[in-house]
Amino acid sequence: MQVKPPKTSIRADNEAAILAAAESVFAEVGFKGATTSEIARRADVPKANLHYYFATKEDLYRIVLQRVLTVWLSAASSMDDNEEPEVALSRYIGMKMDLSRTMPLGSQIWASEIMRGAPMIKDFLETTLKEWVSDHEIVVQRWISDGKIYPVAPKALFFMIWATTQHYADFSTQIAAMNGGAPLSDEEFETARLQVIEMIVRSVVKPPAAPAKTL
Amino acid sequence: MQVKPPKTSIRADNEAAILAAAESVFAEVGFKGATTSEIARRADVPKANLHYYFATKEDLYRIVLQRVLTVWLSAASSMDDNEEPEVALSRYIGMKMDLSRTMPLGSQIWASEIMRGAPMIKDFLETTLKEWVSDHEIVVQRWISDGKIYPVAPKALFFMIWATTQHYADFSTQIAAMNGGAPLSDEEFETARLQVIEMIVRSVVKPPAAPAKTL
DNA sequence: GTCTATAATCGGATAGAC
DNA sequence: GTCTATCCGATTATAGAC
Repeated sequence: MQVKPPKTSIRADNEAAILAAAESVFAEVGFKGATTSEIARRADVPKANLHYYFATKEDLYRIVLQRVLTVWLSAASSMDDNEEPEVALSRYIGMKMDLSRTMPLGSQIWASEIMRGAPMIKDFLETTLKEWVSDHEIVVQRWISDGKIYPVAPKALFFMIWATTQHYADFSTQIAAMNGGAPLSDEEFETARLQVIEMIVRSVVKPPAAPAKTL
Repeated sequence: MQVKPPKTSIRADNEAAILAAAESVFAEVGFKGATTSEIARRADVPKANLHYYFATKEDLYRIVLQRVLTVWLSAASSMDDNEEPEVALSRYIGMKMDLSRTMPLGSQIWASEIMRGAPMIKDFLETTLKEWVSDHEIVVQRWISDGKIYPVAPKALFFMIWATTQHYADFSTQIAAMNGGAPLSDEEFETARLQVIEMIVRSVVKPPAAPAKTL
């Protein structure tokens, strides 16, 4: 008994092409704006054929969304609470910037889903995401108590991190327009990545106490 | 000869209702996802009737978009280059936070438009917005030369400001979920507003030189 | 298992009634 | 000037062919 039967090459290829096409269409125009015809066109499969592999547009969307949530979770776990705030924050922010670079479509789909009221991930937001926030608020509070960072509202910090890092994915069109019309090169992105880390870290982490000049 | 003939009350009321409904629908599902039927439904006018007041869906969208751009410009001009960086930045960030609070739909429509590749505001981005950025990069560079702020890439700073402030509009659903399911109250928002200003200012503005303990 | 012809519905827009 | 019946193309989905 084979739990995971090997898919035919045709099926595997078609499903992969459809999922990739779906990701790009959903990222551009959201769930409501997407049409199965456009997805099929980009996947280069006959329009009606798509429904053989994925019964409904909603099924397709759910699968694409699920992958986004999975990726989010992997990044979320990269924030190591046992490190010093500067290290933990730098790693997490850097990881989120990497995600915006390598998987911008996922970020855009997330944004679209939130803007329409998050009908399909409401539960994820209220459970998994909420718990991550609650858990890490405690960490930030401890950093504050230990005098390592300024007294800030933890949520405001998380929102700033999410907003700024995801901006490089969600608003890449606007960023390109500010960059003379071309998307950021690898070098330009790396500079931005370091800048974002540096600014956000400085926004909360106290500088090391300056050694008294005399004593 | 009357340049601006007074609109009948019926026309004025219907147009206003349709525009308000259009704004909310476009904010939720973007241009592509919006349907004239849904807009008409929310405006409480017969579906096909909408087309009497606004010829096409695109016309309606352009008008709504235009208002968003106008508001953006008014906020943009609130950054006074002659002030000290802390004052200028605080005012601009505060103004952007106010906009996110009072006109969240406009922010969401902007985000949607950017995510689909900005077909209708490409020109605005490449001219007006690009010029604002170029002009203000010079200001930030001067602040750096004057030793008032840390050496940061000006664009990275602008993006952080836009991203963080607009996050409170674009991701209000997610923020509400983190807030126990309820949107931020006026008090909670005011706290967030102050936190955002404080963090972003600290991310770039150098603290006043500490007076030497002894000398 | 894979794919296509076609049904059923919804969408944007208009011609013409009031 | 205001509004409605209606057209036509687009869209989702399926029944059934290969």
